[in-house]
Amino acid sequence: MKQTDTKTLILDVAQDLIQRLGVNGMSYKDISESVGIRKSSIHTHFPKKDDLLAALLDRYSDCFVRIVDGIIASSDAAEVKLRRYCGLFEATLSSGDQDKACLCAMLGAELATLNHPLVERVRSFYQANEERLVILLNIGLKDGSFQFAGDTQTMASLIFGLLEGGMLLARAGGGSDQFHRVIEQLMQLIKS
Amino acid sequence: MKQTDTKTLILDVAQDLIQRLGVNGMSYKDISESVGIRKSSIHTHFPKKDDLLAALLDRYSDCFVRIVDGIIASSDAAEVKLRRYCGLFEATLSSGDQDKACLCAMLGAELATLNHPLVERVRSFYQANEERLVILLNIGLKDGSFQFAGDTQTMASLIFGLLEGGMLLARAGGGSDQFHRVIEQLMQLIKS
DNA sequence: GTCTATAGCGCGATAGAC
DNA sequence: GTCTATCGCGCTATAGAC
Repeated sequence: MKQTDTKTLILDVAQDLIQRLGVNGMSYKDISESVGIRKSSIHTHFPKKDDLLAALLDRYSDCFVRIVDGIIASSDAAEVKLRRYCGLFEATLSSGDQDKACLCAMLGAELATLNHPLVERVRSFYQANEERLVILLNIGLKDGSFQFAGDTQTMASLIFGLLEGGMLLARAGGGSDQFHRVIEQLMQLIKS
Repeated sequence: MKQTDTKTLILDVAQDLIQRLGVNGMSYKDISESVGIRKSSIHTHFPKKDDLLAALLDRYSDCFVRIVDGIIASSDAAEVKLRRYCGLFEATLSSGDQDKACLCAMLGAELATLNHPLVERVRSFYQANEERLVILLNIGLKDGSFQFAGDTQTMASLIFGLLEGGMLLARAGGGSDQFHRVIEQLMQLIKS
């Protein structure tokens, strides 16, 4: 088992910085100071900033989607599955000593400043999440634990939107407590 | 009646830029090119960038809250009032030729890069909106047109979060059509 | 109030020694 | 793979002429 290599360390630090400050609020200088190397050394691992961002998005998306698929495949009840899914966002908000938003919520806000390959990655993260939410909601509808009027796809967009938006608002005001209450409120709205 | 003065023009352009690119993605150069003056001339009206941002936030918040108070004070049914409130966010998204998010959703994402006086202004915009949503929801609960389990304050946070978050997601994917469907879905969830 | 010119800094990126 | 040194650029901000 080898120790954490520099490349991974750079990704870790960059992710933390973007989740707090945004892409355009974070710099190679910030990364280098946290990692403990010179900024020119970052270019050895990621020649351009876009290379770093692309690698970061791929890692984040793959990891997140893998966990979500695990939740869906589990033997938990639909209600527990959805709660665990929302718990991923709560965990992100509360990780570290300062409030972090979802990486793709930050990139979504700054979307118009990103190059096309990166925009596509953000887009597919959103789509992957909404697709999984549709599956998750359908499980609950089928076994009778969920009940709501209207379209399942639209309900998935609503839930994903309030999770991504709720994290941003929680950082400015009510904190993780408010975010947790919002999620519980959501559960009440769709439970049968 | 005097014609639009430069100061107002600068605020208009800056607001549009921030709603598309974020605070850290927008520059004095961008503003000067759109307004048609030199960058240094902007400093005549707003000595520091923070002065510009503070004036922008005050104007945006005052204007928005005044409209919302008008909606609340109107003789419309509670359901219509809420639909009109959500319509303000839809109008923002669809104004201009490119998708714009709420000014305070953009600043909320980049909150950790802002100075304290600006953070406070973003915070009070959120609070003002949630307060108005509480009033609006209580009107509907009282006259029986709304019905939902749980706390009204939490429901207000949920709605505000999905509006702010939904706009960000709409820009990347489903557009204003998806955003509109999400709002209609919300109406169905809380109607009695 | 707008202009030209420029200061001073931080950014991403590159070259070349070790 | 990390370092030092540096380039070229864009940024906010200031000084001073008109």
